[in-house]
Amino acid sequence: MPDMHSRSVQDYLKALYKLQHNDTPVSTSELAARLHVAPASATAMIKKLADAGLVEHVPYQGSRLTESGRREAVNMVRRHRIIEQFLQEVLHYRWDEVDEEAEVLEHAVSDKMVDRMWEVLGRPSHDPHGSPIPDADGHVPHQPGTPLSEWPDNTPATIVRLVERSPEELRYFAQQGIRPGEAVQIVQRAPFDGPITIRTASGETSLSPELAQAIHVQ
Amino acid sequence: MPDMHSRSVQDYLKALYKLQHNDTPVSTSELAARLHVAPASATAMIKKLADAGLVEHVPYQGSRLTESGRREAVNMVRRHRIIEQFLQEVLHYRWDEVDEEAEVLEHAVSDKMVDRMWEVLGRPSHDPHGSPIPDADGHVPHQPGTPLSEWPDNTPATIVRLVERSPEELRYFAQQGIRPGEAVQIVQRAPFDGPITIRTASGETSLSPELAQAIHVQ
DNA sequence: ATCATTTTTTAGCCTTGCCTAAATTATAAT
DNA sequence: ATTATAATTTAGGCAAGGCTAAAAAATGAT
Ligand SMILES: [Mn+2]
Ligand SMILES: [Mn+2]
Ligand SMILES: [Mn+2]
Ligand SMILES: [Mn+2]
Repeated sequence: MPDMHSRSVQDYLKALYKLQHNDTPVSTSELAARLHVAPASATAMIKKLADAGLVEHVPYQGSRLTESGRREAVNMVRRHRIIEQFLQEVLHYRWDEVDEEAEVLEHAVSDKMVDRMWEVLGRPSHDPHGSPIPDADGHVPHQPGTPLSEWPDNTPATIVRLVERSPEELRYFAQQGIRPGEAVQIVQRAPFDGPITIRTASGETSLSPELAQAIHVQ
Repeated sequence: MPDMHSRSVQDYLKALYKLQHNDTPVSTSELAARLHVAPASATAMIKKLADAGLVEHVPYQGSRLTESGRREAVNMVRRHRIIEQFLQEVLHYRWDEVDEEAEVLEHAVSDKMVDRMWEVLGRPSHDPHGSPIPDADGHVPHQPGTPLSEWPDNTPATIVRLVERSPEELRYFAQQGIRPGEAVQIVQRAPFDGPITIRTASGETSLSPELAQAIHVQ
């Protein structure tokens, strides 16, 4: 299984994997938006991925990863998270800085180097954002936790994970004292899917439900 | 100083820097050979580098780096050597394994990451092959040492550096017990630039003068 | 059922960096 | 001083991975 796919191919596979939460196919425009690419560019790439047997594509309907595509996507997620953990633990990066660097390095480091990092770290099971590190054989550990947007009001909770999104959002979380391990509580919830106000150790903040979805608690 | 040059550009600059030992311009074919590309490809790239003000090129004569080109080349050498040292010290690579990984990573890691690696290593001055690590401001420390090919016969010496070449050659050196810090001595020298026989702690070997030039002693 | 809007695909173009084959220039040998 | 050889450049192509503009299909609203 020669994983010698290009950086672009690897990023497309990872994006498809993350967008395919339910099991409905991923739309071309979602994918394009995620990767900051024109829809036409995504269409062209999807065709190549389909030819390579990495996705199944029904024109005008959407795309889903094949088993082989999923395997490579999960492997990229594994690499990404191990690198993030390494950057934090060994090179003293902050958890809101690791993603940017890992986004590049995940395509550059060898399998050997990923293994060494994992060993040096003591075989970690989670990355700095609380996301689980998949096994080398493609198994993704189940992650307990509920999106904060679905948590009952005025009920104490602990942040277990911040689902990866943009670096800006992560920096905003960091700034607001929102980080894995921290205690939170929903103080107020505006009607009609309005902003959710939460209290953490460092004060109160209002978040859009969209954003509150990225905070997983328990 | 936006160093956002492509991987290819960076590798061409580094190659030019290493080939330009004396001060005669570097020939296009030398450069092409070093980078395993066709001469025509090197010509095309040289033209782009010249347009970007990184080299001066006289058609049919050769190329030499401008000051700005030299600066970027030296910076790439710095990155390469810091990464090599990091791979050896932190990830337990052997010194004959580090080059291959560093050749890729040097283009992928951020300046921040290079700085962190250098700090975590305790600001090292040399890489695993005994080559000096240039300063961040482009100054290259002078390296004492003489090519073994020019060392007097039957005179004990210590290896201070193995000048970087192919991974295969480095692995051969490792296998023959030739490594920085080791004692060597020329036992015999065949006439007409013939093979040089040397003795190390682990036995005797014959090397071409070409290869013996890569071993710097003192 | 028809029309308007949105989504997706197609068509055509661009840049980077490589290639081979053919010209051109420099160098070496008569 | 030619002439042969070697080095270098030019010409013409190719694959990846982007882009915009135009066509086509799906979706939603009268
Ligand atoms: Mn990436
Ligand atoms: Mn993460
Ligand atoms: Mn390189
Ligand atoms: Mn080295």
